[in-house]
Amino acid sequence: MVDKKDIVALLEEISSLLELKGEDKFKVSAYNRAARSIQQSTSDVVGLIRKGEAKSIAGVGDALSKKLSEFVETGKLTYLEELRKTLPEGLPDVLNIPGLGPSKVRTLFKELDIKSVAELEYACGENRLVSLKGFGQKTQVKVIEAIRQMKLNSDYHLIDVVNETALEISDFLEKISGVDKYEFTGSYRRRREIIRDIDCVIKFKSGERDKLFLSLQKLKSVREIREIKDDLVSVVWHNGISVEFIIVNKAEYPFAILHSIGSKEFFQSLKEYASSRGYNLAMDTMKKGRDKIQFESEEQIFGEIGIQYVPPELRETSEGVVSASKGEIPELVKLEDVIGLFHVHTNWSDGAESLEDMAAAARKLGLSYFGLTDHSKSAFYANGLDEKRLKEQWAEVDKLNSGLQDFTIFKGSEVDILADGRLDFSDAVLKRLDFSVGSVHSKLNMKKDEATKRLSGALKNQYLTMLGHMTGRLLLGRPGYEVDMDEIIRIASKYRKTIEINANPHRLDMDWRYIRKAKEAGIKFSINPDAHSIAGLSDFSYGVSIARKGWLTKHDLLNCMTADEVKKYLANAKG
DNA sequence: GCCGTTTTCGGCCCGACTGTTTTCAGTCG
Repeated sequence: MVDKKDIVALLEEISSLLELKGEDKFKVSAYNRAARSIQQSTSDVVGLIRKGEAKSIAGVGDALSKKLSEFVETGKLTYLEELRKTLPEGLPDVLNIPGLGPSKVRTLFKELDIKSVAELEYACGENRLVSLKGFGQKTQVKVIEAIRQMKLNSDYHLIDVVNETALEISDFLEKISGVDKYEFTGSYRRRREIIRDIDCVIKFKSGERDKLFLSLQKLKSVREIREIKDDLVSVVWHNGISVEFIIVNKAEYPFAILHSIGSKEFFQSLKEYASSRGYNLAMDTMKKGRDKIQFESEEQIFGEIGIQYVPPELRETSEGVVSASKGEIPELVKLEDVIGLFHVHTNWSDGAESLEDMAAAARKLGLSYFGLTDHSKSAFYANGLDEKRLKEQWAEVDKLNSGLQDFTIFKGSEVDILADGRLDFSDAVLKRLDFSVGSVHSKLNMKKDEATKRLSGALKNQYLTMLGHMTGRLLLGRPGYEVDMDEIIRIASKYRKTIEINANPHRLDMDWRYIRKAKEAGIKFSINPDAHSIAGLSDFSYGVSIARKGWLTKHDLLNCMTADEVKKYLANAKG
């Protein structure tokens, strides 16, 4: 049975194959556009295709409509199968290497007969790339490094993919016999952004241990069984993610969870603390003197040794133990504390849905308000709003707000921070907005002090509310994106600015050290999924994880204020 | 291959950057 994801993958594959063949680039992007449009669509795409109404989907015309209906009916597409035959199987993978686009990959294939990443690596080893026209020493070095990185990361998965897999695993565990209780642990439980494998501790039903082992090995979604030991079934899930089931009895259960949630460093540190209080903590038991102590839950273990409970997100290092021993861990923000968002795009700029639909969807999610932040005019590629359209949008906001009983839309803008630190809208316009999120869209590819000047310039504008996109890109200090975060935090604090934590699961390399620094400087935050579609709205859960890692409480977040409190806060921030 | 208040053909985002060249092609966002 074909689903939406299969359709998106199908279109993406066709697009990259056509690109490799050197087809018309507009044809290539037509496939890509259709893929994006289907991915973002909230309607029943498969149903529409079945009913012959595929053309109602933006970006789908006569040709694609026919192809999609063949795919949905038969599960395959002759056109794609023919297309695949015209190119070597491994060639599209080569396209994933940064710096190698369709043209270079074609040259590699034609001149050096390179048909896969492995062959490319071999050719680099023989120094053969440098002789090609358009290639040189630097290109070859970059390719070698990219392949090295690729190999390194191939075992890691983004948290949103892992989330889906964990849901699938839960489905199975609910059904198979022998499972009494289970919990996910490891880096997934700690909410890391990238995860190597999923750990799951299962407590077996008394007398059904062997049955459980057998059931786990027979799961349909298991691609490969890696290892079976006394207390472990290690498998590879159908999508390539490694899953370790740790199988324990009632007495071991709380210890197995405690042991496998935290990093090694964390557990070691906790063990030492327990020892200082006269306990001997091991991975499956705890003793005081000669007596084993029994627990129902891992929380009770923290209680017994007299230390504050450490939330999983803070179990990366020994710091969690040090702070807990002093009782210094605050009540971290929870998902249900978030009642509003401040970064929402609609089809006024580059979002997929109308303002009305986004508001309705947010309301359905239980939110009380959101801040509307379509792009400003400089973001021409994203259909950014100029002053005239912005004012037209306000009329729509006013109309919707007066019709909505329990939901508020705040007028805002994702306003571009220009190269010299000025903002894309004049003060007179910004003043009339409820709030604004300042963002850098062109590459921040300037010297560190220039980039810092650019951002701090924007922060000094009294009508700017929030510094946007402050994870993944700017907090990171990646080459080309370096800023002096200490200086930014100083200025932001002085001018009472809010910092946005951009909560998209595909934005990697979040750095929560600076979040803590900024918190200590008294800065308020907002966690926002930068939603361009209804589906994107619910991604704020990732922001909650990052906020928790940064030790934020609901008092640090604008998103936890009521709409009335937000109104007051924003009015004050401007003055 | 899609699309249309520039409408059935001729556009479709384009500027910055990089590494290669020796004035520019290819890639990226």
